Amino acid sequence: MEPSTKDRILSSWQDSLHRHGFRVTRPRQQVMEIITSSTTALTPQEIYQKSLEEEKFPGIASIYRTLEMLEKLGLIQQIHQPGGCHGIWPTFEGHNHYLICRDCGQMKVIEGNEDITGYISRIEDQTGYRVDDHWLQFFGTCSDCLD
Amino acid sequence: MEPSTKDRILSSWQDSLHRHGFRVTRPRQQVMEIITSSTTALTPQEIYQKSLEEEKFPGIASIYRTLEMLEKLGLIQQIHQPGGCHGIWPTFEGHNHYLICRDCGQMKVIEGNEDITGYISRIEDQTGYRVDDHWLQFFGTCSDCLD
DNA sequence: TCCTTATTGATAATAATTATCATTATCAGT
DNA sequence: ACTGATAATGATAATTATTATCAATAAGGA
Ligand SMILES: [Zn+2]
Ligand SMILES: [Zn+2]
Ligand SMILES: [Zn+2]
Ligand SMILES: [Zn+2]
Repeated sequence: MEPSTKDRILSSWQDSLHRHGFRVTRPRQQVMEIITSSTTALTPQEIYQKSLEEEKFPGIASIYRTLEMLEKLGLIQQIHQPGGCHGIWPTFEGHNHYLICRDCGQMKVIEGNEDITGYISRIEDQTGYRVDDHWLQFFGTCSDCLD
Repeated sequence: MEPSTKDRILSSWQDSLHRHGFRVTRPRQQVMEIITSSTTALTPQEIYQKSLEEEKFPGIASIYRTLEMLEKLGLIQQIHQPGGCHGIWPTFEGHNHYLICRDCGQMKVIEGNEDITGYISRIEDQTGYRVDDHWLQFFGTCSDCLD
């Protein structure tokens, strides 16, 4: 039985915690488990609500502390969306784009390998700005919600 | 003396309020003036702080109420950025992209006329999603901050 | 297993947003 | 221009989200 994608992420996150001298505690494991199990970007409050379903659950302060730590380690990021802003989502290698279902919030990560260098240099010429990063997010309806 | 872009926006906003049966009051005018004068996307609190510089200023509740109304009318929108999320920015005709200076927050609106339909249909094929909208935002340094 | 101390939970403090309601001021109709 | 109906305001209370505090707990190296 080979490890799932989620298990691989979780164990790499634990490694990262250890490497940086952070202890792997139960509350932290619970938060990491919830984040990596979710198909939608969750708010701190949503993560807390989900944790309440478990026999023993973290205090709300530990949720925030864990999220702060994970973000500093670069393991998670904030995803922005129309309406309910600021959902938590794992960070993956490289430059990515995001696809979000308006109905259920389900997210997909898309490798950002499109070539928009031409568009960017045109923008730089027009505006005098130097562009060093971009966000590209798509909104629509997922296959589950299309039916 | 012909009207400036800002004046044109302001008068179209007032028309919209009248058309929808909203009264054009002093607090609302102050908020609209601050939003249309700004080169950066402002938070409700920032708008309130700016309003304090005026002789007579709106209560904080009126700031929030005015923003809610303007958003419902489709005259403003929330712009998201890394770090301090949720700035207010006027909505313009058509589909636009945004260019934001990391240092000073100065924003530029870019007409979203580049063609990414090919990219979008590839995404739809890969994921089964139906894509109906996207956000494209560029981050970098403006010419003022480059020096 | 023991010890050090990072981390937690509980709770207080702060900050942001929304709700309440008596008073004020817009503006349609004279 | 004046008047009246009522939408909107300001002041403030209530709610919600986030951060800070600190004694008690538990992770993990020795
Ligand atoms: Zn956002
Ligand atoms: Zn969906
Ligand atoms: Zn990209
Ligand atoms: Zn700048």
